[in-house]
Amino acid sequence: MSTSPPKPTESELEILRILWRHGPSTVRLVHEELSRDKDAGYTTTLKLMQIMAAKGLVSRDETARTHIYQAAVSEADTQKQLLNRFLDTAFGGSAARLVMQALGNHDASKEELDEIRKLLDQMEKRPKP
Amino acid sequence: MSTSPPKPTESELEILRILWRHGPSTVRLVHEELSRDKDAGYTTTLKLMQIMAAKGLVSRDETARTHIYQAAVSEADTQKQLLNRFLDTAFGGSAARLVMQALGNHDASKEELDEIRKLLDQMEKRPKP
DNA sequence: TTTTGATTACGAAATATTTCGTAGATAAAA
DNA sequence: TTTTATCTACGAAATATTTCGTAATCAAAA
Repeated sequence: MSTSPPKPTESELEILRILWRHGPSTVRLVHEELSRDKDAGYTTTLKLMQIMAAKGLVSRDETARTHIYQAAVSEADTQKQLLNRFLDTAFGGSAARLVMQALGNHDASKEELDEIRKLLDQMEKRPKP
Repeated sequence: MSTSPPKPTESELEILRILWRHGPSTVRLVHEELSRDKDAGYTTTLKLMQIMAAKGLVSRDETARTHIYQAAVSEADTQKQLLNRFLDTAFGGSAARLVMQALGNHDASKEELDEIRKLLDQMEKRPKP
């Protein structure tokens, strides 16, 4: 296969998150979602999405005049890639320390905690495939 | 107090990690540590550290000709700040999902897993104030 | 003393990222 | 048909980040 798309920048990631949540979308929709938090012009969003298309982070259907964009990278893969990098630069590679920091700083529901326990159990039973 | 130092960039974070690990250090030492992974010139490291001093990320002792730099932000606080941001942009704020992704991708020792279990138990007993 | 080596200061180039204005095309409304 | 609104393309400005060369200074070595 050809080279995989590069790491998304922070702005690009915001757009990816919207595409993951909404599925194939127009620039207009993405821009309106984005506008909830940020305030930038429409053409700024457009340009970013065009750049993302050039990088291979998104694909687009140009059949109709109004193009439809969709994520070309999976949420899980991207999160994995970003997490690995973040883990190295911010936590020196220690997943346990990151996990503890994350759990310590945020309230998690009982359900979430149980889910995590279940995962811990599974990991001990069948360590990494 | 005055405004707190801004979020460190990725390069700055690499330097902070060295300072956290080694304590007060010269530019020379930091640069040599940095050179294990990267290859950039000495003055590049120097300039970065000067910028960090201007931003308040590090402080320095200028008594001697060779200045001694030390981190002016704590490891825990910085990790917390970066994690919160990362959590929002990459995981939409779901700590549980991040934790699961982190645990899923990395081998953790039994000791680490037990530590995390202990933490989960504590969290349920006395939920975050 | 003179030379050599290491250091800081600093400006500026190189690169990466984000933002926006303008032009041209198409479709919808009047 | 004419006007108005919406869209894409694209260049370029604005900003942020990283890199480096050069000059000045000081201290140690010769």
